[in-house]
Amino acid sequence: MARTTGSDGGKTEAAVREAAVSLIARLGYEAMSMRQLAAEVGVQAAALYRYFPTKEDLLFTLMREHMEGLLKAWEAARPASADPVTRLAAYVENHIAFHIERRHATHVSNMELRSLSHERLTQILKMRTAYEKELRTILRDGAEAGVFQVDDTGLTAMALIQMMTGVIVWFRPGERLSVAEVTASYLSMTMRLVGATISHGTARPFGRRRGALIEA
Amino acid sequence: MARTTGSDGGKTEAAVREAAVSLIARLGYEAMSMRQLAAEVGVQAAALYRYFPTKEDLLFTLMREHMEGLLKAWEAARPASADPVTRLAAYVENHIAFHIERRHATHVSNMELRSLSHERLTQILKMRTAYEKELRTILRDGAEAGVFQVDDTGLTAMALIQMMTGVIVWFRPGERLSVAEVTASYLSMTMRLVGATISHGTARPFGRRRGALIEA
DNA sequence: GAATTAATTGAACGTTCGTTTTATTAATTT
DNA sequence: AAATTAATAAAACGAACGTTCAATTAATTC
Repeated sequence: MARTTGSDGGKTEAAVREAAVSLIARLGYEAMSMRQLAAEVGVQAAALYRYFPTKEDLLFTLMREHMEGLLKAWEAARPASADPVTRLAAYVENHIAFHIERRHATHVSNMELRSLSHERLTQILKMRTAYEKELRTILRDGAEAGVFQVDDTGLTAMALIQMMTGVIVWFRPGERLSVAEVTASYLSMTMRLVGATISHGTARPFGRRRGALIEA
Repeated sequence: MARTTGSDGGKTEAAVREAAVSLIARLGYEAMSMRQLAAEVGVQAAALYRYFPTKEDLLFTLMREHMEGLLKAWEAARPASADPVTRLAAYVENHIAFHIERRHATHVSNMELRSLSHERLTQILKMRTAYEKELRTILRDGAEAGVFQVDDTGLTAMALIQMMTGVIVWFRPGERLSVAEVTASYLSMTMRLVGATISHGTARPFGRRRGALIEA
């Protein structure tokens, strides 16, 4: 046989991407065979090579577009305000929302880096570093303004990002907690972690609304 | 050829374990071939099968012993005190120290779970859950005693563990920060995150020693 | 020192892998 | 309706995979 009735390159390519993200997230890149992927799409393995020249090209494309999406999402969500607390809140909310929405793709982008060539790895890491730098800048600005208490900006940024991204490991939509509840919890944990104070002069620390503590 | 002079089963098995942890951490379980592992040990691939009946048996052994080591380490480090702050501090310090010391093995145990059979996966997850439950208990006790401010015990435990374990991703011994500095930072971040107060009646929140804030 | 056990090699097995090539048919253009 | 282009199938390629087996030698036991 050959070309099938109703076949459409655009649709097939989209189906390949979708199936690949899901399969790689579940089995791992090395463990997923091109034949398995093709079967999931409903096509023969050879057909995949019309859209991606090699298996690694497929992986790289998925990762690059994921990272580009993350940077684009943050650009769109980044607030105009200069207030570090507002900016940090926006960063956390965007990060949680984006990663919950794209659990599988995040898994792929975080776990399969070692399957990329050196050059492509560098390219992905550059995007990741740019994204992390946004958080470091917020933390530094907040520390300099005195609204955050942070020992080490770089360390804190890494700790926060790993804490937030970790949500994809245990969170399943539709279970005990809603996305809004999870986001609210991570937001208040973040604010407490960085020792944030509400910046409108009330000097009230986050997450202590039910406590009654006086600083010595 | 056959048996080589000076060959010793005990030493070879230890060398296989060590090389396997390092290779799997670097390349991934699926990507590491038995021939590659054998070459690293300085032996032919067939020799590996004297010590581990299959590749998956090797992986499982490494993971099980890693998890057993983690549980043992915590049992040894667990303080007698009932004070939640003391217990949480001990948990954090033990977790950071253990994971920095065994970066490669942790990588393997966290990333290669999907290569285990269902039964063995369950076995590993059971150990992991037991370890995490220790943290949840500390958080719950602290929340009930009023020394921690925690929205959701389970969520907070997961967030903390992911934050702490994430240290292995970016931390390299001998670079900018010492192990002691990193541990101290994670400890203070943790205490702020859970809204801990020093438990000897001074009611002073952690990490705010330089601030001057009054709770409304 | 002979017999036994421990440790390893080298070769091979069948399977699966990513990928290429060629042929074939559907859809589109002329 | 003929010509061209797009999309696929079917078959095959060599290489690498995990694993097994028989042979061989070192170390140990008797």
